[in-house]
Amino acid sequence: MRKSSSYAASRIKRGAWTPEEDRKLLAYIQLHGHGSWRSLSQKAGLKRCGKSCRLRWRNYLRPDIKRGNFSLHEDQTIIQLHALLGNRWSAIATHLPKRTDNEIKNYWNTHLKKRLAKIGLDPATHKPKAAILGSANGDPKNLSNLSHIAQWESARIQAEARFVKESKLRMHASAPAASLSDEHHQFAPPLVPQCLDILRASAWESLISMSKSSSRSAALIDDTNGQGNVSFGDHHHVHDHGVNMVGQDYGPNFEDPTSDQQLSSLMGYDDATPMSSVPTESMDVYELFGQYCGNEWSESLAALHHNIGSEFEDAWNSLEQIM
DNA sequence: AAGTGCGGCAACCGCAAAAGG
DNA sequence: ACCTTTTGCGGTTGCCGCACT
Repeated sequence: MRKSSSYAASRIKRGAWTPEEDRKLLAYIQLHGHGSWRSLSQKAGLKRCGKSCRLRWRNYLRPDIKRGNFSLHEDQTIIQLHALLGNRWSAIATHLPKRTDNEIKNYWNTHLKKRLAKIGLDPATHKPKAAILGSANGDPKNLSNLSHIAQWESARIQAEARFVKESKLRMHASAPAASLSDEHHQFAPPLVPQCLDILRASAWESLISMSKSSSRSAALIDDTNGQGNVSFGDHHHVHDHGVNMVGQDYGPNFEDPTSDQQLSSLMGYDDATPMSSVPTESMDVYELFGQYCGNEWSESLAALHHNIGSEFEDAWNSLEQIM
């Protein structure tokens, strides 16, 4: 933010940092550490408030910051963690080494949010927009959606509580106390989000109950595109505007030579694994789900599978057996 | 070339929690 | 136990630069 003009008369400088200020701050911290940010400002010969110095250091000057393009894997991580944690940017940042919460927040707001919207997912809930909008009226299918959203939310809250508890325990267990290391703390090796287990388990419960209730009304669900054969390998092609799962827009009638690989990566398969080697069981589940519940649900299933990853194969297989 | 609109992002604001006295 | 100061966090602002007309 560049508000310096309105604070020109003030003793405290605001607005964009100059290279000279950066150099002073960096030199001081390298020599003395930051200590109290308020006193640092004066000692370093800066006319900035301590808060501004801290922010500058934290978001820009630290040596262990990676800037620039986010990788596909980072995209995936942010999307998954945002589905789990919401706008808890600092928590999300602990899983992305060398990325700041501010950068992740900006990246989400300017890129990822739009990508999700583009492929028809509500960025706030990570669910198909149709399902969210549908909950406004009272038909049974939409009430069912609402129920599943509530289950998701409940699972999310439980997972979050467990996540926070576990993180605190880990912090406590490993705990160096130097002041400078506090800033580095969030760049420790990423914690495995074990709370995903809870979320996954709950998600599968939801899926199973959803599949049971939806199959009864399968005959009523029309097949609007007349195809009905949504499969694992091409479900990302159902979007009209050539947007793949990571939101890259290839324009109308696109042919994206890498999207299968990107998709498999996002779905949790190894990058080197070609789509042809994706287990046929997965295709069967999508196909069956599409057949029983309609393509809309099949797409939801694909999105859900995308969100929770593919490691939970046992549940995946049991879902197939149920169907 | 000049004007306009818009997206990206650095930096600020305000609040809450934690730490210190 | 209470008050003050410091730190952390998420939301928001507004300048810069680019694309478009």
